[in-house]
Amino acid sequence: MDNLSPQDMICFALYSTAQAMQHAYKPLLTPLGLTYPQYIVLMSLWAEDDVTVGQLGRQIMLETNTLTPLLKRLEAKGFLTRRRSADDERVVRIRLTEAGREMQTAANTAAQCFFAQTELGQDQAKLLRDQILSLRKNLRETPEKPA
Amino acid sequence: MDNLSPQDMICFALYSTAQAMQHAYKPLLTPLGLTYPQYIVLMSLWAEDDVTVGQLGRQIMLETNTLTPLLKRLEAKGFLTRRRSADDERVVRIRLTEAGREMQTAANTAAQCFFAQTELGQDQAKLLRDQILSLRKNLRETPEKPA
DNA sequence: AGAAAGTAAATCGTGCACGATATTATCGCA
DNA sequence: TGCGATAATATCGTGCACGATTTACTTTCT
Repeated sequence: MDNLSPQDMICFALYSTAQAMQHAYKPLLTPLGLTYPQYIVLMSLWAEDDVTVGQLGRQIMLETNTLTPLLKRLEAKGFLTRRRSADDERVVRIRLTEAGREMQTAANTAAQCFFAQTELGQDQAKLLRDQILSLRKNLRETPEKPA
Repeated sequence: MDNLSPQDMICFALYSTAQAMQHAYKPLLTPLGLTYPQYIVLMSLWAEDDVTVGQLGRQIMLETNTLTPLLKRLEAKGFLTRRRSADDERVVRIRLTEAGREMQTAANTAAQCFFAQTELGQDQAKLLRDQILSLRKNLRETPEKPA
């Protein structure tokens, strides 16, 4: 009776739709020389530049062991700089280069065209986003076990 | 004005929530010796057993180059068998072993406990799932370009 | 029948994602 | 002052995920 297919499960819906989103972005990002996770990192930096690796990781919920190599690749492409802070040699500060800042325009333009293609209206998209974020909040709180 | 943070974007909401779901499942799956993608593959096989690699890939939207090594790992753990079809030597048929079928009970039990912890009601979860699937459908249709 | 086209799966290389551990620097405190 | 604890980042190993290519087999079309 509970012979559910993956299609019935919300976990698979999330998994496959996140994947589909990434596929949808690919033709926009590849010409810009970016991967999807790299684009997300840049989005975060466009909102707040000159942050440490840890701060960035908290923003986009990735560990430093994921970010370090990714940031090195973005540095190699000339989109940002990684420099040890002078007052605390433990932290590495990430700063956008001019090229990194210029990507925002190109990426935003691409993303807007992209969203124009989907049938999701602005309000509807925001509603769905907030429901998804509320699920995320819920998921990140459950790990605590009662005493 | 359009200095959006990742938190404002539906693409990031999906990305981070899918990740959060995977983290939430981890403590349930690790004791069973499964990764999250492996669990999804098994879910698909519990719904329909004895399928080809290609059919499985269509079900869960993964390419054969992702599935082949994953299936080899599941085979090594004794959850399924991979055998070339007799009538068409190109296709490989995937069949659950008894151990693979037995995992369903354990996994379902774990998943039910898990969902009991989230505050999402049955109906609410189905609604959200359908909205996410509708977005996925939308995303997978846009790639076509007009003539 | 036999070559060309097509199909299914596998292989290879790159880039995430993360647990576990290592490295380096700072802080707290006797 | 100097030593243990803490903190920030990096390194390493495993497992996805996929584009591009390869291999093996089947179908199609002369």
